[in-house]
Amino acid sequence: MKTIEQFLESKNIRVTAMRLLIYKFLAEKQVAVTLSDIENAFEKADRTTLYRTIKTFEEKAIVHQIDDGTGINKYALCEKGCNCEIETDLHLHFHCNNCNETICLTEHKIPQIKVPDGFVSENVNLVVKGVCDKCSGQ
Amino acid sequence: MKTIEQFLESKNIRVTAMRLLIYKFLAEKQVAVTLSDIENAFEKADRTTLYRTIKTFEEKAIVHQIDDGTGINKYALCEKGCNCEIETDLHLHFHCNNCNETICLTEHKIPQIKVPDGFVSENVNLVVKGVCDKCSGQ
DNA sequence: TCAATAAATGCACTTCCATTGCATAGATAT
DNA sequence: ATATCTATGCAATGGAAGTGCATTTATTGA
Repeated sequence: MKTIEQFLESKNIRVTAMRLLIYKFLAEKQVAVTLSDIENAFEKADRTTLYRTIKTFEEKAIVHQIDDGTGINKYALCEKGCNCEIETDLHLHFHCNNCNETICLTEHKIPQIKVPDGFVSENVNLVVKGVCDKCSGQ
Repeated sequence: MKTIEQFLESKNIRVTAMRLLIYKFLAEKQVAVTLSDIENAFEKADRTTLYRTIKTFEEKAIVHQIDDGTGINKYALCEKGCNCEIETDLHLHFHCNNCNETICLTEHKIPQIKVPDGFVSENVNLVVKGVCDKCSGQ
């Protein structure tokens, strides 16, 4: 069982207080968050720091960016089952039109998509929109 | 064979010179375009007019908006095979990482996506990214 | 035909988010 | 201890979406 510090170091991310806080924040969230969400959670911190921290996490492949069609970038920690570096490992995201939350459905793999001759597929972005379990239960 | 004027009228869109020009511009494009693309094509026209024209076309279901993950909205004319009003008629889009163009693959339908219990799927957005036929041929 | 009405267009803003440059603080290594 | 590199904070920029209002253009009906 690694500590977060050890985990970050193993990914070549230098450990700072801010980065630990942001990591923990992401870890306890069950949904993808926007930069503003993080900003609101850490009002003392500068927006740029948060932005660059997320970008660092993204580069080091411990966070993936999600484009759920709201026009605002969202981010989520990569889980055990999620290997963002590996392009064939693509899961889908669910965006709730009611609560506006976006959830990684890590266990749901994206089916193989055929493209016409001459086209080379490198990446697939799949977002399902609708009503999430929490909202549909109301 | 309808004229464009007749077609627009049949969709309850009032015909204006500007709208005809924008329609023709979209029609001759084989790829999805951004508002800026349209802006550059019609430098004399105001951006707001172009924006609202596109929105009108979208409401009247002769144009569909595409979110290809670049963060910029793109638009394309609905073709014969494309019935955007019908939610089950979802085709996929291909975004070329090389030339940055986005193409509607109208004939490629999106497979049925299963979501977990409690989730209600209303809409699906699928974008495949890679290299398009033109760029891969180089 | 002309006035009254409604829709389309143009201009000026605003807002929101992403991103960058630069100066400073803090950590690392020699 | 100091030189060096990285992280952080502040300020500013830029791009795109969207809105309010005045004006022009088109439509309708008397």
